[in-house]
Amino acid sequence: MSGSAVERREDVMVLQRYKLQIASHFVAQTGWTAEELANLMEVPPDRTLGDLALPCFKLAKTMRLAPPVIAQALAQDLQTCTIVHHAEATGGYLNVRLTRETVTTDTLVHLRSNETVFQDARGAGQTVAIDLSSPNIAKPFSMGHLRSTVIGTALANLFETSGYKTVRINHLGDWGTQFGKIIVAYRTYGDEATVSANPITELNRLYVQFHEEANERPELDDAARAAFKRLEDGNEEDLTLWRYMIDVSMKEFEKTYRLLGTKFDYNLGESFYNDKMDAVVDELREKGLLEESDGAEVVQLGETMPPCLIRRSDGATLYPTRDLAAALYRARHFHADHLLYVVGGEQRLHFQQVFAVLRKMGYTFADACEHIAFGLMRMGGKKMSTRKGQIVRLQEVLDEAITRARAIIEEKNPHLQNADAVARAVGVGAVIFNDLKTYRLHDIDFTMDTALAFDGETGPYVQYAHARTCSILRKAGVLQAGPSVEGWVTSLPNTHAEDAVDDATWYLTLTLQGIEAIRVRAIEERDPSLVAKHALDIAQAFNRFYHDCPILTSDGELKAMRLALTDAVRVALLHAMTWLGIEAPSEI
RNA sequence: GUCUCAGUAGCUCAGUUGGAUAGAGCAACAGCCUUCUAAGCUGUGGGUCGGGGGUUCGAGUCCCUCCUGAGACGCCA
Repeated sequence: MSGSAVERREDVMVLQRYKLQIASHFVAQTGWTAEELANLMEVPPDRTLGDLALPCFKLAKTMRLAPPVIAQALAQDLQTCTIVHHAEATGGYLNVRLTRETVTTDTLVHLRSNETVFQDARGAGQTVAIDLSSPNIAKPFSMGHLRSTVIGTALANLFETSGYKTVRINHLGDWGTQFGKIIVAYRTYGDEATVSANPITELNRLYVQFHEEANERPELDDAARAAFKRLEDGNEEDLTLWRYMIDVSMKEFEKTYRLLGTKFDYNLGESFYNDKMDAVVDELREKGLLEESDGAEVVQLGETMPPCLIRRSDGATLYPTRDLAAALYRARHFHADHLLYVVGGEQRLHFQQVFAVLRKMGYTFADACEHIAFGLMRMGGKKMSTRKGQIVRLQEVLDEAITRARAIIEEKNPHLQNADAVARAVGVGAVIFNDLKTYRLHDIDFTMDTALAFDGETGPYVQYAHARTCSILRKAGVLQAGPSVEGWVTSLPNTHAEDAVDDATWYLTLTLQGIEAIRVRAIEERDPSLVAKHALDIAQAFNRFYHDCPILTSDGELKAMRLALTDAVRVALLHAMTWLGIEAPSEI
């Protein structure tokens, strides 16, 4: 497949072994170490050139020979290498074709061993606290919050594959001046009956209306600030209204989370830190970091950053104050070694300031804090804004996705068992995958038809490929449930029959074994989109293999090899989808 | 204005430490279901990698500069 990981030249772990093995033949002649040579090696842009290549330009400098001459000479060194089928010089490149049968068998055995492919122990003993989702109380759960939810969940899942303990924290927006605004709006033009009939919609409408009116009457903003101050001071009447808002919001959020399959270890809203902020302010003062400025209290951060506001001139706390308290709590209470904040990129400066303040306070864990930023979800090129009422509700999108998936099942697979459950898995999977496949930092311009596409590079495409593997294995009588080692087809071919490994089989094998490196890289770069893209590559390579190579009607060792490969695909896709938080039905 | 991020096919996007002729998907068009699920496969067309300099054997990738877009920039979160 031309878009496969093979052509993307991923540095894959099984291939790394082969690189080293090949490179070891060149050490004597070049004077370079095998590691240095292996690092130079790459996958040729055009697969017809070979499976691996060594560009000889850098060698030319130390060997003082022309690159084509070096390539020619090195080709001779590979005559005795068992994993090399053919080697030839093309210009300054040495192109190597691997022995397909040997490598395919090796790869299947390696994947089946499952020692490091789908899990490892790099993070054993370490805890990573992840701040994710964090929707705002009294506002609809929008497509914008989906990003934080699915990226955070995927990262948590991936970290766990490396043995990290994760703490998933939903940092709910349940505190702040916005509640002053809603309280003022509710008291001014709200109506209890209307609100209780449709709480979030109505509360959000009040919020939008407040902003419209505050443009004309700025004194409303003062009233809102005063209302929030009353809340902070413990006014029981306002607190009752506030608790009501949390209650109705959480009920609606939980419905969405159930659909998405999102789980948290803790729902800790910003208000949770109310009684922990005085200590932070005191500590800042004791450490001599707090300064008065225009009636407010701030921490100066030098030339490169604006000061961080700690307390408003009326004494009320601010967002940074709560995040400081939260960070200290996470470091102390959860013993977090890494603190990840999956929050939109527009808050970059805010987190830089909070981390800088922690550093000035002398906390070394400040260096373990990371803002995992992501791009905006836009609509029609414009930023979604709750205040302007310009948002897409996630629930609407999910409902539409499920409806469309159900219609397609009705059309293509009318006798499917559990059709409703599968429609949910596919519809929701499409929405989640669409979000995760895009590079984190890129903005997404939301359109319903793109988010709900079921063809091409989509979640359903991957789910479909997975269901196909299950279907074949089921018919062969070897399908096992789950991603366990026991699930693997046990009989691997042990002969190296010529032409057993055709192009489709070979490219599938190469793509498949890349999943190990992708998983590790996705964790290192905190980028789930790598996994999503690689799942597409595997699915694509498998679909080609499926088309070109009959499996059930083949015989003997060829059939065994194809079944083993099919099962390896099944397990790899199942893992990848599980990491991404997407269901993998065995039949769709 | 300052800072940050981005600019690759009509649209949405891939392109690891600089490597060979820049790739997918969607949309369009043309093929493939008596054969393991056609949510699939194959093929065709489609490009000054925003512009211009520079670094070097080699730049979509690194540096500088300009243009464009988005975001942030003290009492919202």
